[in-house]
Amino acid sequence: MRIFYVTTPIYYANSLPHLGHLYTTVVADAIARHKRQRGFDAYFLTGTDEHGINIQRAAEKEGRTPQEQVDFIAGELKRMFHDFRLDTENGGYDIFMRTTEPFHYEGVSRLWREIAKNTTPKGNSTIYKGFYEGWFCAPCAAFKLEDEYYTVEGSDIPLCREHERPLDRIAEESYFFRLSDYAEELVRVIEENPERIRPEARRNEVLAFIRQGLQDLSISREKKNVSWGVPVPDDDNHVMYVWLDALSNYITAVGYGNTEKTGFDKYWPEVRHLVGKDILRFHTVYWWSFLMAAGLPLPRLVYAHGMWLDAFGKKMSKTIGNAISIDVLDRHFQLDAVRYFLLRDMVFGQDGKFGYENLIERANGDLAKGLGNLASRTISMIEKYRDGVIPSGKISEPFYLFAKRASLNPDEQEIVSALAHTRDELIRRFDNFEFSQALETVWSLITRIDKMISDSKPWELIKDDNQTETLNAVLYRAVEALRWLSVLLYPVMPEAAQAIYAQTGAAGEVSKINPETLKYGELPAGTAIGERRAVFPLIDKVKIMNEIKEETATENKPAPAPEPPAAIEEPSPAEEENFITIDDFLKVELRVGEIKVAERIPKADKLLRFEIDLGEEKPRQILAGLAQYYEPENLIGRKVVVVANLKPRMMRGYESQGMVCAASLENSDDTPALAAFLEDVKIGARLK
RNA sequence: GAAGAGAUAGUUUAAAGGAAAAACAUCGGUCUCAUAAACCGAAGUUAAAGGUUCGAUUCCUUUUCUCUUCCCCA
Repeated sequence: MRIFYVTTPIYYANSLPHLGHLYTTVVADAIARHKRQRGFDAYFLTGTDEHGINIQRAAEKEGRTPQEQVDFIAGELKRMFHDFRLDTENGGYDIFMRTTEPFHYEGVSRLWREIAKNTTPKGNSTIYKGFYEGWFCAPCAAFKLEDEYYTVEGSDIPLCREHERPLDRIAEESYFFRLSDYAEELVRVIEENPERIRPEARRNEVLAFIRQGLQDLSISREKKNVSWGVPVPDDDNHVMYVWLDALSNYITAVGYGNTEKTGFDKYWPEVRHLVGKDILRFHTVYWWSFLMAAGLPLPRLVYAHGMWLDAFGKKMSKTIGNAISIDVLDRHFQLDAVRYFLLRDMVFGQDGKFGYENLIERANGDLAKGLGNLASRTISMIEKYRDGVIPSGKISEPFYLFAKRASLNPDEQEIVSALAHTRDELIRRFDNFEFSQALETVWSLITRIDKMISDSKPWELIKDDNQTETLNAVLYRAVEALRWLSVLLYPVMPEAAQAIYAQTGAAGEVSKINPETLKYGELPAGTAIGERRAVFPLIDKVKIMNEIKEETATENKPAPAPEPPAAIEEPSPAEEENFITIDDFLKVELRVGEIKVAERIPKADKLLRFEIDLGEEKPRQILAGLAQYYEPENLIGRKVVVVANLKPRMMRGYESQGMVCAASLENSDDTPALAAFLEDVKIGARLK
């Protein structure tokens, strides 16, 4: 039996369901349904990632325990998935994975032990205990290198570039994963299996990132600081880094390292991870290294999809209020229309634009006026012209000429191969994750059938006894095409497909019909068609848009500030502590230096390059953003205050080995002034 | 400022060293089985400039613009 395993990311249990969750899950759902329809033993995983400092904080803020917090979010997601018929009950996911479940603890502990037991490709220990000192971004759940944060003037606490939120200073014992030993191996594996990371542009980004060199990864936190996590095996003082914990869900869910679940050997080698482009790095660099370290097979595919932007191509955000609301989608639109839009309008792998208007236009243009109307006119004609019974599609030779006269090809081979071609294309595109193109192909078939009807004009054929067989053939071909269409489209629009399938009079469930084995003519003549009803009612765009506007207006106005239980807000860093101790101050080594060399840096309008004598062996090179305020020549010989123990940093290709102190106001328009002394001071003197 | 990606019709997308395509939108027409549907027809596109070539929209160079990442008081 053919095996297939598809995963969405497990969603972090600190925010309420949003379009991103819905999107990835719908895609995975469509893939899973398609594979199952084709007889694959397909396993579909989604769920929640429930550990880490963020959960702890979110829980505290809401006055809940962490467990209550994750139960709440997992419950909300499940409810949303149920509303959108993505849950097990409705033929969707097979498991809603939760990382707080005991079997996951078992599995991930086993993974840790397996990794620890092995050595890296370079023969070193994979995991070692060290001391971590650095900045950690809780929302990212990631340690930040110095190029990943910045500091605003007047503050010591750097902000995460991504979240623009204060980072946490972490200084504690930590276990490290020797990621640095895996860079060459990763590059080799990716180059040998380029098809395993898609799309190509994203794969190149990953390769570039690896080639920059990898740093060892801290994979634990001290329990006294972060308690909400999986304990590190044999060390009760530590819990695992949330990404190690989270990523491993994909294997523990199918029974790795535990006996509660099963299927690891069967499913794991066939896994395809769908991820947002923002977390591709974790799912390739980190995850693959962990897997290699544990001696496990790598995923068959990690596919990074794009993000939904608003109708104007801007990022959606709650604060701007341009986010698409799941509730609005649920209340105002057919689920199948939403699914169709999500799969049709975003080219998988690129960013897409989502506006309610776009959705309505798609639903009306493609679904109501396209597929829906074709179904309606076909069924209606069979009712009217043939008393609701499907006629034979065969034209006997004496009537060939009449068929031709009615612009209908008497030979049905043409339509048979059109159907087969559409089916083959759909399968090929689906297997290749090209949903948008898959649907385009199907719609060109719809157009073709519509045209066949318009060209042969059944309403005229009915008036001519010599055209009985021609009319029969038109009706048969149309209804048979409809049956095929419903089978092909089932994964994208399960309910509508079943409805159309039933209207053609075909027996059974469309979900069980394998498109690969569809045969033209399987719908027997003499079958009574089902009851006709509109599958995709036309949407009154103006009316719906007005309703949506009114609702969102009333929703936003009276209760503007807090969205009830959601959203983590950071405690404002300012009010926490305004004082530092003398020890804190003495960490900063301020020294007097004399400027020996001062010059501009070509093509940098703000930067000056200094060489400053601090009484050390040789002068230091220090860069400062003073070019707009000082002429370099005037500065030579001046004594300045230098932060001497600042970590060196590259700027514009030069290393800056310290910082020159200058007075400046918050507003950077004001001219800064270099700190100086009235008395004579010795070079190298420390300020304290 | 650096690196990478990109720029195709009003819009969203496709294809390609040898006549650039589809859908939606627009305009004109036909028709009535159907959800004021459908069908036919029209108009409209390779960002700009150079170069290689028999031929370039495709390859190369430059420019402009967009996006991403990084960066200019450490």
